[in-house]
Amino acid sequence: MVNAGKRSGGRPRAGEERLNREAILTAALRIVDDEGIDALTMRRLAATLGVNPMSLYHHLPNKAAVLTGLAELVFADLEFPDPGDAVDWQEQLKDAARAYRNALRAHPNLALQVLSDPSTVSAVVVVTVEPFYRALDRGGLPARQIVEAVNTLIDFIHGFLLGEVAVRAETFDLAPDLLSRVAELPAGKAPTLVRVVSELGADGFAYDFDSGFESALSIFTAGIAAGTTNAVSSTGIVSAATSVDIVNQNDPSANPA
Amino acid sequence: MVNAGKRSGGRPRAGEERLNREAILTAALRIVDDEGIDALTMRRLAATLGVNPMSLYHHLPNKAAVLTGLAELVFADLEFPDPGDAVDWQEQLKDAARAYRNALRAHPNLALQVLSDPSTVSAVVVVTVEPFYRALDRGGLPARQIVEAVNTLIDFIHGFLLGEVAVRAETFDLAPDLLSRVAELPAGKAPTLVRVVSELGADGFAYDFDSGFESALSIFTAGIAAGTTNAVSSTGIVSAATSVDIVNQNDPSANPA
DNA sequence: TACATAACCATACAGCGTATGGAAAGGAAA
DNA sequence: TTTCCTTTCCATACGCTGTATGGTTATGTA
Repeated sequence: MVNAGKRSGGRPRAGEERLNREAILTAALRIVDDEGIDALTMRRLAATLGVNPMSLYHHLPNKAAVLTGLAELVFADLEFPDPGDAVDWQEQLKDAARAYRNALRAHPNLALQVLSDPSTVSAVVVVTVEPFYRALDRGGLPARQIVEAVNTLIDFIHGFLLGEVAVRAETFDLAPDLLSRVAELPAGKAPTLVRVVSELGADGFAYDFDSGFESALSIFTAGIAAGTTNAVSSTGIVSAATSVDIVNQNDPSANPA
Repeated sequence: MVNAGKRSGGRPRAGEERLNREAILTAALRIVDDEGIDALTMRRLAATLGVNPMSLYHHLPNKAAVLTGLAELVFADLEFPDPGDAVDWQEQLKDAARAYRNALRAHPNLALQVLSDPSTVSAVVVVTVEPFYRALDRGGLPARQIVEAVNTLIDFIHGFLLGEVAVRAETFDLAPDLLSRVAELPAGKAPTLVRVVSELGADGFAYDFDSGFESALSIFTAGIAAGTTNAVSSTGIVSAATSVDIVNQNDPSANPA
């Protein structure tokens, strides 16, 4: 009766171990990607691995460790293509921002988890910001301004993604929602907002994440360049030369889901 | 035996109703403020109201409604002081940003909830952005650029707050965590980051939320002003005059908890 | 006076994370 | 070879969650 083909307990034979940290995290990532973060429960995870829920706790101390482990897994071997010195430092900065945004979008169901846990964020940021630093260093900014500019840009990307992934996850239609809310506003409460919206029309106001992101990047590079001008106060040319490309973002061409 | 002082069921007498939506939300807000969002459970909420858990469901359809109700409650009658035309439009924009940040910080335990629910965010944003629009309108920006700039600034504030409230809530010490992570980086993996950090030293790198926020605002105003210059291409003075104040942020003076 | 409705309570269910403890195989030491 | 600790798994169980269901009683309206 005992050991009849299928064992029910005890240590597995050498080489027959069914679990390890990586296998668990891989399975967890699959669940999160496929069905969302709420679908990830210890019981569900164990079931997909064909294992008792409590077995997981021999490889990871608790569920929180699974979640931070997932963030590590996703960002561990993230590589940014170095655009080199071929392009403008401002374009290099924009590329870093685009790459960071895309990295966070690769697993949208995990994004909120990553963004709301400070320990996870700092881990992700550290392995990720070098391209930002390199671009700004090339731009000639002093150390303190580099840090401030990078923090600002990273924070913006986090906030942007917060909206982007949340909206996508719930297939929430932002533009009509905003428009109807604006329409319901008490008269005279927000005259400028109302006027701007009516000036643009519903179509003009419709939100496109890609072009919104690009507009933001232009504001950043212009702002950072302007700061450089005044701080260094000797290379005024930089600002003047680089704030040109800020106008090129008026046509919304890309379209996300 | 029946109705002996304390009744155990049935509809209460007129004027003796113990619950209504507002009372529930007020109690819920108190719990969230005092003990954090995780402490808010339907049972706990009912207990503080001296009521059976199921009674809550006569006033709010489910727990999610309690949470979005809380966000409404907090932002419903939020008023921004209008700085009027006394100050610079850039200073006016900064004031709007500071006020928005403070409004979200007033209930830090609620911030993550607010920021991660798109429906809640759009409700909050609509009743909140008028000062931003007004400032940029005074700055002479065309409608489309106003929308883009406001979106960018709001997204930044959201991302900034995500870090700020998370770090505060967990009394997580960000600076040493980042420093140790940088120290543990494989040699040569992030040379610029390492160099910048060592140039600033641990003290210089230490993160202060207030001065970080102000630095960011300066980058924004400079970037927006630069954009205006090129777009309007007739009032170049604006950009030149206003990018002066970007250097004034080098002394960290404010100190948060 | 009848009746639908509203406001409360009691019970119960499925699901959650995980503490506790037991069984069996592996590896090291005797 | 025997002993014994350690590792990896399983079974059970506890306290917690949100909420479905349905009962009881007072209210407002017809």
